[in-house]
Amino acid sequence: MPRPSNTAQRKTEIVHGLAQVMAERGYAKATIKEIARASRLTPGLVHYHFRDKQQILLSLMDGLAALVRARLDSSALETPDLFAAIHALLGTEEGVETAAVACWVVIGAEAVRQPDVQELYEGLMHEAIEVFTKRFRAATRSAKRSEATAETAAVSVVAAIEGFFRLSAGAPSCVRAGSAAGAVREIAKGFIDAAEEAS
Amino acid sequence: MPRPSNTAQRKTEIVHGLAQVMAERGYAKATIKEIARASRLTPGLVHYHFRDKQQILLSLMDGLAALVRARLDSSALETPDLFAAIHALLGTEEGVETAAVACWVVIGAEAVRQPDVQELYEGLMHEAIEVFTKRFRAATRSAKRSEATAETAAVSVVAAIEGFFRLSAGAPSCVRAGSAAGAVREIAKGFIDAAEEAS
Amino acid sequence: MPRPSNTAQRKTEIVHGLAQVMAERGYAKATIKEIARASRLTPGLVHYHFRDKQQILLSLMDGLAALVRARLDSSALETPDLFAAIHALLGTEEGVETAAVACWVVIGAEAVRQPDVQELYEGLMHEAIEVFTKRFRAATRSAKRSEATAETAAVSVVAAIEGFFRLSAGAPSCVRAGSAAGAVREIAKGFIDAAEEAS
Amino acid sequence: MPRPSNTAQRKTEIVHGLAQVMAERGYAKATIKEIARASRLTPGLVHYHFRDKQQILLSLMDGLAALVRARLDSSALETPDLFAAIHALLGTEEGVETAAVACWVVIGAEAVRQPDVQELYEGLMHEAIEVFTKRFRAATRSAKRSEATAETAAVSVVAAIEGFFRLSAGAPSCVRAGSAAGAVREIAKGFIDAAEEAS
DNA sequence: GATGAATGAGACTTCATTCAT
DNA sequence: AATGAATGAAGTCTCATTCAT
Repeated sequence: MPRPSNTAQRKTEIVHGLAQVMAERGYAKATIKEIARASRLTPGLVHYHFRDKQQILLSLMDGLAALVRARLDSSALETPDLFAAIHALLGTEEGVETAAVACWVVIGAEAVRQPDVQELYEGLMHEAIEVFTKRFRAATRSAKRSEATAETAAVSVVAAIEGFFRLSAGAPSCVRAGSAAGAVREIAKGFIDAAEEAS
Repeated sequence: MPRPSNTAQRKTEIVHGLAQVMAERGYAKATIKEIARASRLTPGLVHYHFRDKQQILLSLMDGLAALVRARLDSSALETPDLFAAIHALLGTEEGVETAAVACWVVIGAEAVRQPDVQELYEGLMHEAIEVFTKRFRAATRSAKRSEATAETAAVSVVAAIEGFFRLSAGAPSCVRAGSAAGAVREIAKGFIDAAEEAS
Repeated sequence: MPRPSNTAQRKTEIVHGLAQVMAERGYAKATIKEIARASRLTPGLVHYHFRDKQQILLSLMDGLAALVRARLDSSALETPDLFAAIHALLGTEEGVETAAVACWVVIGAEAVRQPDVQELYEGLMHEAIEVFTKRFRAATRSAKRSEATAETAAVSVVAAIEGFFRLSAGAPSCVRAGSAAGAVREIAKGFIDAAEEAS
Repeated sequence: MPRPSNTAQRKTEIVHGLAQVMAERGYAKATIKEIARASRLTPGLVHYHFRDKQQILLSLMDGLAALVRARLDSSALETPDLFAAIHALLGTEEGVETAAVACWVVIGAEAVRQPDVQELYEGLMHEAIEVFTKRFRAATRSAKRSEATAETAAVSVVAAIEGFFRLSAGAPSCVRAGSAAGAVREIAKGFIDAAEEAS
């Protein structure tokens, strides 16, 4: 009688471990040994469950994407939810937000050089832009104003969110805690108001 | 009679080489050998001029900071200049913008884990925010409107710029070439208009 | 009431699996996992039936030796039967000959470094030589010619057969398909004719 | 002033080291560490001079091929020279022949699974066959006999040589030292005599 | 008998850094 | 200043073997 498979559980633990380590050391320095330590497993087991290191990263991105999608689906223009989605990754202990954001920033840099990562990153950004575009369209349409700038507005909002992630992770003293959500909302409002005038 | 020192020239070449390689391989994969090849020098010479690899990165950031500062000083609210500053680094060949932006995105990820890099990154962001804050103050004051949101606006604009860099580098298909500058300007306008109403 | 043991069957399957994998990957790269996959079993079960990997190889050689012996016993000077014996191992599908020969060539290389393998290899070669020596003796004696060169002839024939295996596996374009048997027969004839003159 | 390059020397040493180790452990067990020890270098240096382990093997084969070619060029039908060529690899100490032959047998097994190795192996065999074919043609023509079987004879001789290598390495007790050359010569003679009758 | 997760040793390879020249 | 060989630590990955179920 075989032992019941715990592969799914193990994979989750490993992915979780990568996220943790990557947040403070970057991808290159997130060694298999460290990932194993963080997930309380052995290096050999990490490779038993994942062909190579990149597969762990891609799996991590899959998980993040799923979370983000879930948030985007249920949210309206409430942009902070996008933050929340990313933040939700590693649980709810203290300091988790910081870690998740750092992790995401590192992923963004990996997208620059790993085609597979770029593909996932790009896909997720497209989804986000699409959702926001619809929101902007709805908002302006219901006010009988031009929908022409909806996509620009959406891209801008997504860019601003990404930018706040970067600042939070790399220049934390530049962003007062909790101020980012409000700022992004201001930006969104600005686009709607501008459309109003353009009608 | 000793030959005239060419240290300054060599350092520039090496820094340039790092930027080039880093743009397509990331920092960890930018090996000394590759940097040497890119700068048409030899590995030994790289370490003759720089104690270690991190010093090259810090030197690169110094150079970038100087360029950005020069642009910020001479620019008004014309946000695209910030782009230009970054882009100016590696020369003027075709495709340089892409490389410079990728390089900067990678640096942002290094800031997450290298305190020295973070310090420089943070300092530069602070400077940028300060300059933009002054611009916003001037703009709203001259229109006799509230200056209260100037800093939020400045941070938001900087975040948006950083975000567009990220998207350009990691999800290029999300940003139409040349559209970022206009979008950031829209955001800036939105903040000024909002302040107007708040006066 | 215990289920009937299927150990013998399983062992055969595993040995068969090793032969298959070894033919295309060599012994070192024939991992337990691959052997298990090839024999449609699981890695754990492989070690249940065999103490370690080498035991599978030795078992494979035992099987080959038995087959070769069977052929040698029933054959006269018809040298191609030696081929047939080796080839018979893995069944009769298309391409099997190639696989069996490759497998045998790989075993020959293992004999270089594994004393146990060498012992079996050597024993089998001795048997073959002995059989051929008897055949040569019989052939020359019945023609009232010198039997002095019988052993040299036997060794030569065995060497030629082994050599054709090597060429078939490592330089297939050097040997027209099916031509080896005839060539070896020529060699055998040559020795008998030479003995004739020496009588 | 750079130190004078000793790359060629080092490469030779490393190749030599591989041959030595491979002769007694096989290719898979010829670890970089062992190769380094055998060539009195460090593992790092081995990879400084060769991209990977396979390159060392290919380089070894190049060297062997060159030696074999040199012998073939200067030899007539005197087949023992082919032996000599292979044997010449590692110098002239006691026991060298055994090592060189073992090394060659191992290479033959690698040819089964490494396409690059197979290509070189096959090429060398073709060359040898071609040379022997010419020799057989010359021998039969000068005796006004049929040249029709020249290629078959050549392939047979090459196969026999390869086979004797295999036996020497894997079943040494089957071949009296020094007897192989004479046996191969007998085989060659047999083909010439057979051609005679066929004229 | 059977499963497949788990381990740990060890392989190949990379690379910053040093150093003789 | 300059070269490129050399080192050694460290990283990724493989795999025979063990073991709980």
